[in-house]
Amino acid sequence: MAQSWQDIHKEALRRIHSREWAPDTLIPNEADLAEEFGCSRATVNRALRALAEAGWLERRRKAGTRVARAPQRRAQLAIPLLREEIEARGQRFAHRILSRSRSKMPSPLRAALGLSDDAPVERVQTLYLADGHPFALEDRWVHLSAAPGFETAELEKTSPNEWLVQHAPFSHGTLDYSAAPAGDFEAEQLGCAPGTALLCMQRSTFGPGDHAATLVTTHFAPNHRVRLEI
Amino acid sequence: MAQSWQDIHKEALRRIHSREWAPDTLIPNEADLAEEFGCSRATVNRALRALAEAGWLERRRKAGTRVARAPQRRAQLAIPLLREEIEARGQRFAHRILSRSRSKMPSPLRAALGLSDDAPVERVQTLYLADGHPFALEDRWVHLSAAPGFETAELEKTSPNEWLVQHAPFSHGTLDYSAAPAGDFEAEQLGCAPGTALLCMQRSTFGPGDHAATLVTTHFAPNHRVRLEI
DNA sequence: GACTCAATTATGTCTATACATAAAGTTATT
DNA sequence: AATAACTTTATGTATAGACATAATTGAGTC
Repeated sequence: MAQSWQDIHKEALRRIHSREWAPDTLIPNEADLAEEFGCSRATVNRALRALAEAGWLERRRKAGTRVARAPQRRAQLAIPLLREEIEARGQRFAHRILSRSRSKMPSPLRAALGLSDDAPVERVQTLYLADGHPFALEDRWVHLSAAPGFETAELEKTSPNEWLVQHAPFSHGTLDYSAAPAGDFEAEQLGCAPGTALLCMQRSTFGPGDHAATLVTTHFAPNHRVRLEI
Repeated sequence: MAQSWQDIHKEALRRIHSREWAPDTLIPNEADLAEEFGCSRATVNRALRALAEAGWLERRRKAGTRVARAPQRRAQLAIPLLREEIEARGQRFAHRILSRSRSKMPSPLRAALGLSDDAPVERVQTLYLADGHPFALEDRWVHLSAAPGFETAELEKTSPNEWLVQHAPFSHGTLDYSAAPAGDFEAEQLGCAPGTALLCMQRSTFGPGDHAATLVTTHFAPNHRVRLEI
């Protein structure tokens, strides 16, 4: 026999695609499959677990394993580090700090992050350039107690985007994409007409202890696309 | 002792967050960690493998395991089934077929999917409604040999979106998001002014054998957002 | 029928052991 | 020096066996 878990993974996926194992029906249990494939139960387990993580199967103790009704495929997006995104296109990366201040955060934003009134917050606006052309405009609020050292960081050398990834790894957060018309400021900085449809990304990240780290709004230059792999 | 792989997973993540294990440095090997935690190497392996899959660690045979320099966090998007997205908001789902024809596919699109000239293709335009209000406008091209039975499917009952998920599960594809101004047709159907910034999703899916299944362009009503979890 | 409690069962996980494999390091050969 | 061949090493994977755990099933009771 000599089966590897990847062989079993492949064969199981084939049966799902060919509807030999139909959606919403139970498949044989691990012990039976192990016997059929001539391998140990652990090997079958490894293969089926991978399929469950990918959304093809649903598994529950005692209840058994069934093919997902509508396979909840998950698209994956590698979180964009702007420098890498630009350099991957073979373009030259650069950034320009437009403003940096310890200003007061508007209440609605503060509430969204669950920050108290007196939480020390710094705001940084940055323009990112690809081959000298505007690529994205970033408006970032950083909660200073979650990112010690940020206040004195030399952001002209290391962009805020990179500084934070390297110094304040976060554990979870959300990413929202929407479309928005360019305001006067965005139009001026990105070099487009006011009202142009721009892809807008809003991202909030939290550190280990559920305390907010940053809130970022990024407007991309016109015609930008985000690609997710399925 | 009595460690489970989840305990080790948690402890390793703590060391990464606390920089006890610094970015871009090697961590002890599995055998040593197994001894430290008082468990078997397989258990350590399970924990470290999970961390590697999540992007925190990079592992290579013989070279060992190192903490990722810039943890490539991956955001996950549960692929949107429009009905579920609308009903999850507590709104009533409905759809209206606007047009359906076996028209010829423009060459640029056909080339993008790698389809031959005479490949049988059907085009369906659908408007999706939430509580009677326009929610999204879908323009879909379906490669008929990849979706047998689609031609005769009663799309008034089951929306194209759902029909295809249930009858032609795909194995991989891409998802592109961008911002686009509403054209006259989109404006009319979605009930907004021409030129309004709309979030636009373009999705191509492929079946098991690399042959294209569908190409979908969806314009969402104004102010729509897509949320990804990190 | 409605409820409680125990028996059953499929998945989840841990262990010890073994061998496979990739890649780095070392030595021998040209 | 460059190259080839061997050794070493850390991860990758397979196995049999055991026990843990969640959830269904069914028996017994009210």
